[in-house]
Order: sequence, then structure tokens, then C-alpha cells
Amino acid sequence: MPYLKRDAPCPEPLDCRILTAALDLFVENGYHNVSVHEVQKRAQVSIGSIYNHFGGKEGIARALYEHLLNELDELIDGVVATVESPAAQCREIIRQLFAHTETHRNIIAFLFHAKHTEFLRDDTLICEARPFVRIRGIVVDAMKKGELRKTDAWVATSAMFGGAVRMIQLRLDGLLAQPLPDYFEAVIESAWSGVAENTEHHMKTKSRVAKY
Amino acid sequence: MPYLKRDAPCPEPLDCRILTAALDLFVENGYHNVSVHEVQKRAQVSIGSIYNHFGGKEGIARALYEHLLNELDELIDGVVATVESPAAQCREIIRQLFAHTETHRNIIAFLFHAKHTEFLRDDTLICEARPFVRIRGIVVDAMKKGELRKTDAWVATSAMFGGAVRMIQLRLDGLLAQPLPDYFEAVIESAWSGVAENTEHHMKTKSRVAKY
DNA sequence: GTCTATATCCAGATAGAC
DNA sequence: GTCTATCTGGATATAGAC
Repeated sequence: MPYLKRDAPCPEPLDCRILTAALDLFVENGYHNVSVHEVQKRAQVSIGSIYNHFGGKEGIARALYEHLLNELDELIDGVVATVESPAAQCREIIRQLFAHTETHRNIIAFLFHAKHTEFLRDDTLICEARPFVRIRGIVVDAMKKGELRKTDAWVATSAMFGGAVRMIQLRLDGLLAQPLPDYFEAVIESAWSGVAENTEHHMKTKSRVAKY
Repeated sequence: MPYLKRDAPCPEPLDCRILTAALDLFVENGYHNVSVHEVQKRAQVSIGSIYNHFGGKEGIARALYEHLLNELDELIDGVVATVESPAAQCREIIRQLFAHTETHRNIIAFLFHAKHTEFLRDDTLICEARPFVRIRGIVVDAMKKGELRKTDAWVATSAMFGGAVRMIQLRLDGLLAQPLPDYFEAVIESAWSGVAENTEHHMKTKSRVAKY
């Protein structure tokens, strides 16, 4: 995560200042409630520069969106490079997303909370963006390897990540008392047993579901 | 679901016409991309009437939001009245939400897809709205009754409904080829085995997770 | 209570000096 | 490339006839 890294107060380059200011404002107030003037003011840059660099408000949002998707993609790169099995990769991705939500809140908020099609009209849906496609690929691999019960790819991915994403959103909304990592084991446990290949249990559960 | 029922082309009352027009436009284009004039035009009403009835654009959104939350609440009423065990109530709620997504798409889209705090600034978060609180209550009851494995209420609710909500969003985004009810059994199966009380399997899974 | 015509405001975008 | 001052469109909201 090179560029938007927020550990230093506010790095040099002008377009980075603009993007970080925009990110914070967009997350705090929502894209449509933020004016270019506000971004300009917070970034300590003139309006002209913003239009020179990004061509306008939508340009800022698009640059930000692409940049953050790339960062997410790199996160996945890192996981894939260090973890062997697809199932463990899923687990590790969730772990890192949880950690990231605490340390880089607004990045995660922008990626997971906003409805990008409302301001990036012609853009592809976020679910079709590269990192999300890769995640589905990992889930499919796990099914092929027999680590996960075989089912529809969308169902499997939703089952594996749906609970975790929900928890991220709850944390972003300030509804969880503890930091996300504190819930990690419990979330993984639930997600995992929901998708794991385990025929005996599978059958047993099936009858129990029918019972109710 | 009395008022906004869309089976008839467009019922009489003026404020209903306004709300249905607004619902469709808000879902199609997003709240901020819809002007009062567009609502006026589609609802075949004059601007004056809109301001008389709702006081403005935000008033429309607020009325709509409250109305649809009430409908959701009634859906839960229906489930609670006809189904006995809390666990089965969860299952039935998901079943009805899936069906509803197909038959009343925009109602579900407005409730599940939008970020209401971006236009209803002072409103409570949707997760804290009555129907969502009740759903968490049902999950907690299920845990108390021993139908679900005992864990944090947020984690349990996310695990139970996270996958289903994700599937609803995917369907709304046009990414699922089949109608949602076709995925119902698979989704329930995954959600259920993720939360079910089943110590033997619980232990077995735990060791498998650690393995990866 | 419903409508049309109008006022007001403000955001996005530009022009042109430096 | 950066800035300030300015323009313009369009949105919300209102005034006042009917």
C-alpha cells in the first residue's frame, strides 16, 4: 500500500494530498455531500490544480477508486504469495481485512460501504472488479481441491465472506464494541463450518434443518 | 404490505403516486441523482403538491423509508405468527426476503442497497431500526433455546444472515443468473451449518481450520 | 389543496493572470 | 502547473393564483 499510506501525517505530492482529503470527506459525508471546494480547502490546494490533475470531482473519485482497488489487489497478492491452500487464503484475507479496518478505516469504508455506481455511472460493479473476481477464484479453487463443499460459486463465496463483510460494516457503523480482530476466530469458525466439506455433518445438519 | 403494493398499476391516492415514483427513481438513479422535478413528472403531480405533502425531497425519502421499514416489520410479524421455533423463523425470513426480491425488487433494493445516512442525516442507522433489532432478537432466542451455537449476538446474526444478504445484493446487481429462490436451499444449508449447535462437528471443524 | 411561475442558492466548471 | 475570480446550470424551495 504505497501511495495512500496514512502513517505519515500527509506526504508531499499534491495529487496525494487531494486524494487523501477526498477519501476522508467522501467517507465522512458521502460523495454527493462533498463539494470540490471542500476538498480543495482540506487538501490546501487550489481548485485549478484539482481540475488540472483529475478533471473534476468524478475524476477524483475514479482515481481514488482505482487506486484503492489496486491496494486491495496487492493485499491479495501478498496472501497468495505467503499462504498455500486456497481455504487458508480465504481465512487470511479475512484476517487482514479485519486488521485493515482498524488501521485504515476510511480505505475499507470507501471500498465496502459506498455504492460506487451512484457516482461512477459507467464503471463496472465493484463485485466485478479484479480483487473480487480473484476472491471468487480462490473459493472455486478451494472447492476443486475438496477443501470446501462443492456448490454454486456465488453461494460459496457469499457463505465464506458474507458474515465477515457484514461484521466489517457493523464495525464501520460503530455498532461493535470491540475491534474486529477480537471477533475473528468466532467469525471464521461460523463461516468455515458453513462451507467446509464434511459429509457426515452435512447430512446430520440437513435433517436438523428439516426438523425446524 | 398495504400501501405501496405495486400489483395494481398505480393506485389512487396522490401521496402514494409520489412515493412509488420516488422509490423507482431513487433505486434506478440513486437519491442524489434524482430531482424533485423528475419525481413530479413521473408521479403526474405538481411540485406544489409534493411540498405540501412531504415538505421536500428529504421528506419524501423519510416517508418512504419509514413506510418500507414498517412493511418489513409486518413481514416479520407474519413469520413470527406462523412459525414456531426461532431458528425456523430465521429460515422463513430469508425465504420470504428472497421471494420478495423477485416480486418487489425496488422495495428490497431501497432497504438493503442504499446508504440511508447519506440523505437522512440524523436518522438512526438501518441496523438499529426495529425490524433489524427484532431479527437479532430472534437469533438470540435461538441461541438461548439451544438451537444455535452460543456466541456473540452480532457474530451469530452476521453468520446467519450475512450470506443471504450478500446473495440479495448480487441478485439486485444482476449478477445471478437464476432467481433467488433457486439458491435458497444452498444458502440456508451453508448458513445453518455455520451456526448450528453441534458440538461433535464443532470440534472436528475446529481442528480442520487449524490444519490449514 | 393543487397548480404555475419564479426566486434563490450553490455546486461544478472555466478563463486567464502569473 | 498553479492560482483567483467568475460564469453558468440546475436544483431546492416559495409565492401567489385558482
